[in-house]
Amino acid sequence: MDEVFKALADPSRRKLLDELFKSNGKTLGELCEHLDMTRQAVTKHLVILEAANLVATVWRGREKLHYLNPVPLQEIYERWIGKYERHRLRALSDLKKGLEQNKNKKG
Amino acid sequence: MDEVFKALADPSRRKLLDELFKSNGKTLGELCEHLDMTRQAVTKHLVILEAANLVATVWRGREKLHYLNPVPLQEIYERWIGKYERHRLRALSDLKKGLEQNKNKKG
DNA sequence: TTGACATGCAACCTATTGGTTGCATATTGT
DNA sequence: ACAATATGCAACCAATAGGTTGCATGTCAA
Repeated sequence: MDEVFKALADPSRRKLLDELFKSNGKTLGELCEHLDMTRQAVTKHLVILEAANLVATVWRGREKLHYLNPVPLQEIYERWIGKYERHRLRALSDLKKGLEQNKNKKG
Repeated sequence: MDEVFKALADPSRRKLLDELFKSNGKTLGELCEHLDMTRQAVTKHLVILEAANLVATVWRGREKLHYLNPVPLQEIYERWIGKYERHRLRALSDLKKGLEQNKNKKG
């Protein structure tokens, strides 16, 4: 869970996921083409994405193919984002109430 | 968008959001009670959450009340997580296909 | 077999992050 | 008015993150 959030925090890593979304099963070399950094830097990002289980890899000869795994994103939504969303309207009404309460205390 | 992801990357900040989820409108002092760090550290986290628009604040006298704003989380889901989720099954089937393809190439 | 290709591993550097301490400011209650 | 309370601001510090360069390893193709 923690690793997934951390993996998503970096824009380059999100871009990598976007690349894989566009065309799954890319090699490291192919993924490098779209990022303005060295191959080694991209490798590091991919390692983090793998650790978060957001990317699965398969060796084919000397090439490493990268596949997007959206399951952890689903879990983030269900366990975390959904939790707040469900009460979105209530939270906003609380905020409004708080603002009015403040107004009253002041005035 | 970027700021939201960054804000969510830290476990202490997620814990703060959890606190506000449990009971909205807490003061800084109240939020500090549950975190094992100095008040100033908590303030820094809250500043980041505010910058990401995940927390809205209201002054009531000398107290600062903090309110959870789940809207950016909704946006993350819609613009980003949902994008992958929608094609979750397809992506998994691609992964499977990739594995089989590899198996064939090897054998 | 051998050279080119695709990737891995490790040391290193700099910027950022998460935390601290110390002091300043503003509000409250007596 | 004044002491206590609630918070802000800034300097500082250690750990981590994101990037680099250099070299090693393993696979393909002629």
